[in-house]
Amino acid sequence: MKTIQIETILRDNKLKVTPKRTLILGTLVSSKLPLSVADILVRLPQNADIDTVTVYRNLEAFVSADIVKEYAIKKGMTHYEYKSGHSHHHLVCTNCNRIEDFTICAAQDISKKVLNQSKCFTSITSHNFELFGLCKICSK
Amino acid sequence: MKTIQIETILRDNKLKVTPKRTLILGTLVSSKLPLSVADILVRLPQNADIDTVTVYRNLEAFVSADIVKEYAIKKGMTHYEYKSGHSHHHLVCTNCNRIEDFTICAAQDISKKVLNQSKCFTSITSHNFELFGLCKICSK
DNA sequence: ATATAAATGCAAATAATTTGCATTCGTATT
DNA sequence: AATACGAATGCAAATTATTTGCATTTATAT
Repeated sequence: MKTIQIETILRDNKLKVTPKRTLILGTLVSSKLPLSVADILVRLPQNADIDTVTVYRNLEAFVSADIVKEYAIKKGMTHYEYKSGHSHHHLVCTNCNRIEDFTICAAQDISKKVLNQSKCFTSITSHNFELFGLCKICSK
Repeated sequence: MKTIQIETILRDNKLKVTPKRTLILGTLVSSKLPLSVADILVRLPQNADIDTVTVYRNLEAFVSADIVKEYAIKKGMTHYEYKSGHSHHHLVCTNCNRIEDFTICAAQDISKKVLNQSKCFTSITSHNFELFGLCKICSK
C-alpha cells in the first residue's frame, strides 16, 4: 500500500501524521498476519531508526483509534493486526505458530443466545475465536 | 473440595503429592474463575508459605498433565483454570473483568468446515472462544 | 530404611512493557 | 510564512510477569 494511503488512514482517524507513525502502520497494513512488537521492528526499513518505545506508543494510539486489534495469541506477548474491512479469525499451529485466516464464525448467533441466558450481563460487544492445530509441516 | 480428593486428582495424573502442590491445586479447583498467579498467591492460606516460583512450577506441571488450562484473557498476564468435567467458555466484562461461564459453542462444526477449506493445516485440536461485553453494574 | 528423582526456595536473570523527562516535530492559527 | 502548543520521539530507568541455576529438602518406589 502506498504511503499516501496510509497517511489518509491516519488523518481519517485524527492521528497526527509523522514519518515514523506512517512506517509503523504501513508495516501492519501490509502484513497478512498479526505481528508482535519484535516482528514489527524487524520488518521496518533498516534505515527507519525507530525506537521500541515509539512502536509501543504508536500501537497504543492505533488500538485507541480502533484501527488495530490486539491479540494475546501467544502467552506473554501481544500481537497486533490492522483491522481491514473483512473480519476473520485465526487458525494457529501449536508447534510453529503459523497462522491461517478463516472467516466462518457463529459468534453472532451464539452471542444472542448467551445474552438471553445471562444473569449479569446486559450486552455483548465483541468476541475472540481461535482454532489451534497442526500445520502440514509440523504434523510430520 | 476435600484435601483427599485433591490428592486423588494428583495421583490419578501421576503427579507427586506434596502439601504445597495440594494447596495450589485446591485453590484452582475451588475457584469458579480463571486465576492469575497473583490471584492464587492471595487465596492460598496465609500460613502456607509458598514461593511464587513454586506456584509457577506447579501450574506448569498441571498444564502438562492436562488438568489445568491456560488462558491469555488479560493482556500481559496468564490465567489458569482447573479443567472440570463440563467444558465452558467465558463472557468477560470489558470494564471490570467479571467473568460468567457459558456452554454454547459451535467450534466442533466450525473446525470441520475450516479444516476442509484449509490449505496448510492437517488437524485442529482445540479452540478458544470468549465473548466480551458489559455486565449490569458496569453498563450503568 | 534408603536411594533417586522430583519439589522447593532464594537469588538472579530475562523478557515484555511502561514511565519520566528533555527535545523535536506537526499542524492549526495568526 | 512565522509561531505557538500539544503531541511524538528517544534514551534511560523502572515495572511486571516469568524463568533459570543451584543447593537443599521431600515423596515414593524398592
